[in-house]
Amino acid sequence: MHLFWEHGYEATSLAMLREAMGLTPPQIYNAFTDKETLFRKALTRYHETEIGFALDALSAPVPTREAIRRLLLGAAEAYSRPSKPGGCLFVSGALAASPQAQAIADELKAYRKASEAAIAERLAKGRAAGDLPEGFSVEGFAKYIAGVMNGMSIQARDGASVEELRILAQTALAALPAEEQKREA
Amino acid sequence: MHLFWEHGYEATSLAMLREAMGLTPPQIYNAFTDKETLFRKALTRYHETEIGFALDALSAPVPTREAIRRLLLGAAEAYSRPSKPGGCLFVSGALAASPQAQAIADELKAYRKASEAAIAERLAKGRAAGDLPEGFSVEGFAKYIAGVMNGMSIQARDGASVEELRILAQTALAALPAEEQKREA
DNA sequence: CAGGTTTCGTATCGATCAATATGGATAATT
DNA sequence: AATTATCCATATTGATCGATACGAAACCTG
Repeated sequence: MHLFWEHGYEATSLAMLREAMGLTPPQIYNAFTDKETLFRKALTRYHETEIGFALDALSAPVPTREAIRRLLLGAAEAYSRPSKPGGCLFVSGALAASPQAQAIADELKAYRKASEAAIAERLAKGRAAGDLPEGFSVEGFAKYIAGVMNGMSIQARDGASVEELRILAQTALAALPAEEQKREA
Repeated sequence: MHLFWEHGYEATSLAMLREAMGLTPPQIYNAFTDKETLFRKALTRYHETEIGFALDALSAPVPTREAIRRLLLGAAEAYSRPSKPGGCLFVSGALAASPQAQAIADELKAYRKASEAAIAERLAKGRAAGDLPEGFSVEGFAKYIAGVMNGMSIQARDGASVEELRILAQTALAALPAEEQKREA
């Protein structure tokens, strides 16, 4: 998973995986069928072990703005762990791919779209609860938040520290309408 | 250039380039030395022909907030031209690379860093001119703006339309301190 | 303890990569 | 017009890709 995370799907060779796992080629193919299946296994593992902060943030019983704040700050921390490759596997895994790997690129795109949809769902819940003003565009802000997270992933890959990403996250938060909207009315 | 933009450095094979340019292998090597040199030529060409909006926005004699607004809206348009690959070549070219292509990945990272530095320079000029409040962090906001643009590049690659990117850009703009700061004082 | 079977590592497969050598066609010169 | 020189497309090179076939070693059974 770390190799795919660091180098992406296509640039990670079986020789690298073999050495990292200490396995012989037949052992790999017995265990994972082929490279594509192995990558998909790495994707689900990544989703289960590294992305918990997002589900936690979006499902926590807190006001909408606080949920988004936790989401962005969680990403700042998750994308810059010193012991892990920088950024997000869903972004780094196959942003650009050869025609043969289009299926992999599409799958990663689906993961990213699902993340955006989850954000939109949380924002919609917030609007229903009155956390957000009238003219608030759920889809527009979801695309903004997802975009900021993708951008943080690239900044992390370029060496941004957790403090720098936290500042970025808090700056991005300023674009959200103020929390007091409900009380002001 | 379009092939590298679409598929990235490593996933673009010489066979694809050969067919696209209608050249035979020796013609390519006579003209461009090798694949890496060809890619670097594509990078400079991209910089000269596709990224003008950024230099224009940052050098225009307008208030700081307007300059950033032009930068983000220019990116929204440049990243989603229907006749071009989505996003920015500096992001898609080699976000994740094999160890052999590390030099290429580093060069693209340098381009991204240079973009961020150009934004920081413009913000510093704005602070000197009084466009921005006292506690304003030039580096922090530059990293935010650069991150948002990188995120827009990924959203564009995932199919976002120019309208959606424009909304994202305007949302991102809301995080900037208000322009009236100077007059209020 | 011997025979048969299963398992597992090495060596290799065809395909494709980036890059180049070679042979034929064209053009220039005598 | 004959010959030489130049150029250029095809065919090929070594290396590496993902994936697999073969041979040896270990283990269980009789």
